[in-house]
Amino acid sequence: MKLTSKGRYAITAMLDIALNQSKGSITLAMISERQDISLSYLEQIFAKLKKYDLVLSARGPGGGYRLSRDANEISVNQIIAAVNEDLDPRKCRGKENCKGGDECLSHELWTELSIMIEEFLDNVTLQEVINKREAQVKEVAFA
Amino acid sequence: MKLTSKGRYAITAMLDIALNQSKGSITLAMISERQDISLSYLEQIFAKLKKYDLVLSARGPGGGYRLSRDANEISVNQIIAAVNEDLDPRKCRGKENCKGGDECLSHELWTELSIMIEEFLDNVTLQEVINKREAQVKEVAFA
DNA sequence: GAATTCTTGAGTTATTTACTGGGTTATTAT
DNA sequence: ATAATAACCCAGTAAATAACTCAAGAATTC
Repeated sequence: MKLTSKGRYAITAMLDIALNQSKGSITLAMISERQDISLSYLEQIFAKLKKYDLVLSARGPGGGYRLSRDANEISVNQIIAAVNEDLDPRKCRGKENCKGGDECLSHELWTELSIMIEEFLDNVTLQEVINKREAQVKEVAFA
Repeated sequence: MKLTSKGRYAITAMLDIALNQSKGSITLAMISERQDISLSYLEQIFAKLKKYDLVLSARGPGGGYRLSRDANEISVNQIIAAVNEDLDPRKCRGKENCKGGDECLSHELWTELSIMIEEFLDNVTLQEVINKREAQVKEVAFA
């Protein structure tokens, strides 16, 4: 489990599409300008998002990206997992001091925590993030 | 919100202390050996953990570190916040394209998600991580 | 066939991570 | 006192990664 600004960019970009795709396909150029993320970096990120079937792409004029499914069917964890994609789960990567005994215990515990976080983020969809914010805006409006 | 291997090291080290402090103070040398983290890096990390009152220290022979309070009073989020400590919450850092309109919306949404994650991690204590793993071991034993 | 847009990949820079090694100060035990 | 232990401190550096740049190509639309 890892959460860096790369993941933040990916989620921000996906939220941007979710909010704007009623107008049609969203180009990376649009996202780049709206979210102030370099176009080439977005290209790298979207290569992975596509690989993991989180977005659909169309080339040419009128083309761009769309969410592959509804915003409440895409979890935050899926996005993070896609852009990280480093298959680091070498829990105890053969270090000599990691022979399954007490020394290894905290490694296991980290894995435990990592799973807890992933489970949590698996249950947070793009739509929920959007809804939560709308709810707050209403609260303020009626306060 | 950020979650990198630095935070993982910090949490692993804190879990190591939680599991072993019944035997007395834990030296960084012990943690370094058990968890395979360089001593000097641990020093940097523990300087911050101490600054945020998550650990107590004692010098000299028999000295070392202890948790400043019970393991169920220390949340994972507190540890991560301590070692990151970069006060990055400049939500919309004066970029010209971020003037509170639609362009800024996804930034706000990211902040929303960030808060959700932090709330979650604030409710996960070291003790809970330890307990969860013990519960699993029992499950396997009785299966 | 010209413009648009994704796609691909190699290469560069900046930042952060993680470590190394030098020391000092406080504490304990002999 | 002296020596050993361990936290503390700090400057530097190597390695990794993040973030970006540049450049060319391939699919699509008009």
